[in-house]
Amino acid sequence: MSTAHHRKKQPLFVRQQLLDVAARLASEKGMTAVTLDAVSGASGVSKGGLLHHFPSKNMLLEALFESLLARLDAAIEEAMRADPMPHGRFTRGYLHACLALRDQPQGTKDWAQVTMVLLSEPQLRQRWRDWVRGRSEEYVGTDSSVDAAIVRLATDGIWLADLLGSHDMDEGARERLIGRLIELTQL
Amino acid sequence: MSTAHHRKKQPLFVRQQLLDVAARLASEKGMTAVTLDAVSGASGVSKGGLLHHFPSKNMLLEALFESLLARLDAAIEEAMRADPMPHGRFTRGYLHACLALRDQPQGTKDWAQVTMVLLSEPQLRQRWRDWVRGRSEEYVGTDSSVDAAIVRLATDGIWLADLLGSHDMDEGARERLIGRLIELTQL
DNA sequence: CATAACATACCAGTTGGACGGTTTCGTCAA
DNA sequence: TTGACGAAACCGTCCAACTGGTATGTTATG
Repeated sequence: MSTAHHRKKQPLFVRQQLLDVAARLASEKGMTAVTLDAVSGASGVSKGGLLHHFPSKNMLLEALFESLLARLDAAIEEAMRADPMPHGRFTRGYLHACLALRDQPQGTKDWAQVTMVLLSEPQLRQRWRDWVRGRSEEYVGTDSSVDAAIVRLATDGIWLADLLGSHDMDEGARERLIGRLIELTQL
Repeated sequence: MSTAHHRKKQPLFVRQQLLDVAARLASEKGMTAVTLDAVSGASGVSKGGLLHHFPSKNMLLEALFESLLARLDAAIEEAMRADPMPHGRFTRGYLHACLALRDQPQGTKDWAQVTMVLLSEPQLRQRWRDWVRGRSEEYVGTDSSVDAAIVRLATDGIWLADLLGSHDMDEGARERLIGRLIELTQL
């Protein structure tokens, strides 16, 4: 009835925007703030439109998590392409990808927080386990050393500390730490 | 009217039970499942009773988080008492406390998951930062080395991996890792 | 008997989601 | 080139269940 229908249709754009808004809400106000009304309202899309793209709230969350995993995969793959040494390559890719996602200027700091929030949902945790398992099987030939496991563990620790703002350390110490971690992947 | 009022009054027990139920709900079904109705229902206490102990939902969550921090503090302090060497004592205490909380048989595996869920709420994240800051100031004399920071970071990584079930490694590798971490705190 | 420890009843707002409508778009026959 | 047509991309409304919270009880306990 109103002019609302008359705007151009851009399904992919709208879909992405819905995911972005959901991510922003999750990182800024926590899981309890991610409601269908809030998401649809903040993105200028009706709830009907939202439920057209994502048939249920769970589907929305899963899609959001999936997009984050895809972004992580892409970042890892990019880092791995620039790495000539096969041994420990995936672990270095994982490390660099996590660090890069933090250092991106435009609010991709949200990325970590959204991941955190989503990981707190038990249903999505299984998806994460599957991802890790799949990766560790995929790179069992080059990245199954104890040291590599330690580096990946430490990467998670850095990721967690970054997002919580705890364990603040100066850049010098950070540089030395990262250098040491990379060294460990090469042993 | 019913016999509900006739049962014995045991405020501390009821209060603790409410916290336990909230923790269980959070770890099993995520933050969105922690509602006043769900908590009061699952603990056999009326919603009025719940709101008598915790005047608001936020107060309940804060109290829950506070109790977790208290438990962590206690575990650290206990570990530190058994440690004769001052240098790096807090960091070792932190490491041992996190490991001990994991190895406790009765569902204290929940502990990590609840912490995770609570940490995903932005309001409580600040409380965590304060805790870390307070601790790092308190032990600036004995635990401010770069290596100590690294160990605490790695501890967080282990904690995260344990709770997510990712990065699974055998006991041998784990033992070696922990040994190395302890060694680092002593340098 | 005063107060803390509960319970019961109720409320206004919000929740996820079902539903039926309207508009645009790709496509394919004429 | 057109234009009909089905599907996809939206919109707006309604609803039952649930949400956090209030107000007012009732009972046990010091």
